[in-house]
Amino acid sequence: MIKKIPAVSPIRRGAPIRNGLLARLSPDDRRRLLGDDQPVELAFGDVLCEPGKRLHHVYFPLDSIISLVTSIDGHAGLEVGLVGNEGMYGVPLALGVDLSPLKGLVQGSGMAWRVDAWRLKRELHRSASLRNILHRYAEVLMIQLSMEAACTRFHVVETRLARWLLMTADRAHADDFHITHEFLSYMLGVRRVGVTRAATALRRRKLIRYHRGNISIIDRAGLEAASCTCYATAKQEYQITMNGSGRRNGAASRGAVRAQSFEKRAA
Amino acid sequence: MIKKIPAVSPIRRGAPIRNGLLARLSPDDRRRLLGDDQPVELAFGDVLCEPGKRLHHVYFPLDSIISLVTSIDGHAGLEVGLVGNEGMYGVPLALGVDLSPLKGLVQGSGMAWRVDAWRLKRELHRSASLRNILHRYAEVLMIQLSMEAACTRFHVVETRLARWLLMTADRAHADDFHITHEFLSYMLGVRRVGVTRAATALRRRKLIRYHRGNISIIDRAGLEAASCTCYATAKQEYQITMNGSGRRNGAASRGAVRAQSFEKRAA
DNA sequence: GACGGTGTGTGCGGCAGCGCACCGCAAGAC
DNA sequence: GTCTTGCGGTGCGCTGCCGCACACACCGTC
Repeated sequence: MIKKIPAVSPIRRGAPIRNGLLARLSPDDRRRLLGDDQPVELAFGDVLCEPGKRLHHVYFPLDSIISLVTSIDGHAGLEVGLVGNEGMYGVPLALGVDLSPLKGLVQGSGMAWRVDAWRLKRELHRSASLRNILHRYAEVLMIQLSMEAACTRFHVVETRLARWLLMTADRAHADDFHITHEFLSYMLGVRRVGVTRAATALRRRKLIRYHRGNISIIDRAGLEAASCTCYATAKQEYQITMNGSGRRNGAASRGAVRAQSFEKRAA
Repeated sequence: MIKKIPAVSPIRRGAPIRNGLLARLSPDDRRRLLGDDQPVELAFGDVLCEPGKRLHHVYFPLDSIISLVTSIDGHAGLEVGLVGNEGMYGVPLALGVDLSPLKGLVQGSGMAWRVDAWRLKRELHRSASLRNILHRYAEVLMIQLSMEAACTRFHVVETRLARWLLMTADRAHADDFHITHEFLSYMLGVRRVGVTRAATALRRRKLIRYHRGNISIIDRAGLEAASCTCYATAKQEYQITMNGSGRRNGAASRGAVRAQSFEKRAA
């Protein structure tokens, strides 16, 4: 039903991994935005920004993964967004706000392009097409947040876990990665035991395998069937929102063309 | 601990109700955006946009209230955002996307300024200060969405109901309004019986009174104490985000000054 | 090759919310 | 007045997750 998005499909070794937003920019915009910088390395557990603190950079992941985590009262956290090479971290800066309401937690080590806040600001002011791309992504993130609220409310842990694994595999560009039940419980906002229960069920159904933090997806199609519809919905909404409705808006159509060529290159 | 925000405080009869975003605009921006239009009337139950459909207008409520509702699978809906005269409906258009992922449901009858999509687009392109205001509000909404996700996950119905009543009273500019348990259950994403239980508890604590859909807040301070911290947090985040950090950004500081004068006028 | 830390599995009582069902009462329609 | 419809209140058994506690298995280290 939902078309695969090559850009975020698993295991494409050998292919250069590109960032979906940067790839949509014009060469000129991209050059001005990135300058002479090189991608930086992000390590698991790094905190890019604490909630309420000032954002000094935005990040465009390549093979790294960044979780957006909200915290509340004394409760443990809850992941409300996941950013890989399809997006960016630091959306508030793209909206002219330099404080981050969410914790930015590196959940998968890897590389990312990093851009200074002042340079982003300068380029946003200069380029309407840059604004168009980044603001569309802000909308994608809003969709993700509202979906997350409903999913967290209505769906049981097992289906949410399945979705989380799929989303992470997509962004890690691999079907196996390292993550403990403990950490997962933090992301899903449940007890560690709850994760163990759900993971055991998925393992018994021969959809995944794991051993002391090393998780492998062994039946991707089965896992997709076991996950909630939110997985497919999120992918679809990304496509629709980033590519535009295709009518009435020349810039959006051009964006779509660029996006297709990016996805083809990545595949 | 949290300063009161006069603009959204209850019952200010006789004072002209203004929209917080429009009030922050320069007179020139405001004139160009609104043209010669007059506010339109929104009636309870009106659907401004179905999810996935095209947005043709944005709305700046005066005394009307608009709920942002997400739906998922076969489940009933879940309110993920609430818009009164502090904000606007149609944020996607301000981000260059003309499809709405959420249902816009009029939850409180009243007036609102309405602006055509094309006119908004034209003015956004022209005015950086207009962009600044609307994009800051987009960030406010993102904060609200992520908070909503965590609140829905961790807080019990009774405290969520208390928060909902307070937020609605603020936006209705009155301490009593009409809303049935049935409708509330739809907003909170629980059974109607769950609302009845919670409402009964609040009534027994002498915080509210109700009768066949007419709800009155009779002990506002008590209700605030009974609500989750999300109520205070949401107010605070609005202030911080709309007024800017106050440093490093001239436009934001000017915004803050305008905002104060708006709040004083409204009070 | 004993040890300690980390990651995983299980058991138990408790509770919030669910689905279902039924009842009573108020307000408006005729 | 009678009838219908809408709104609110209660009961019951069930489930998914909670907090707490304990057991075990693997792995690197000394």
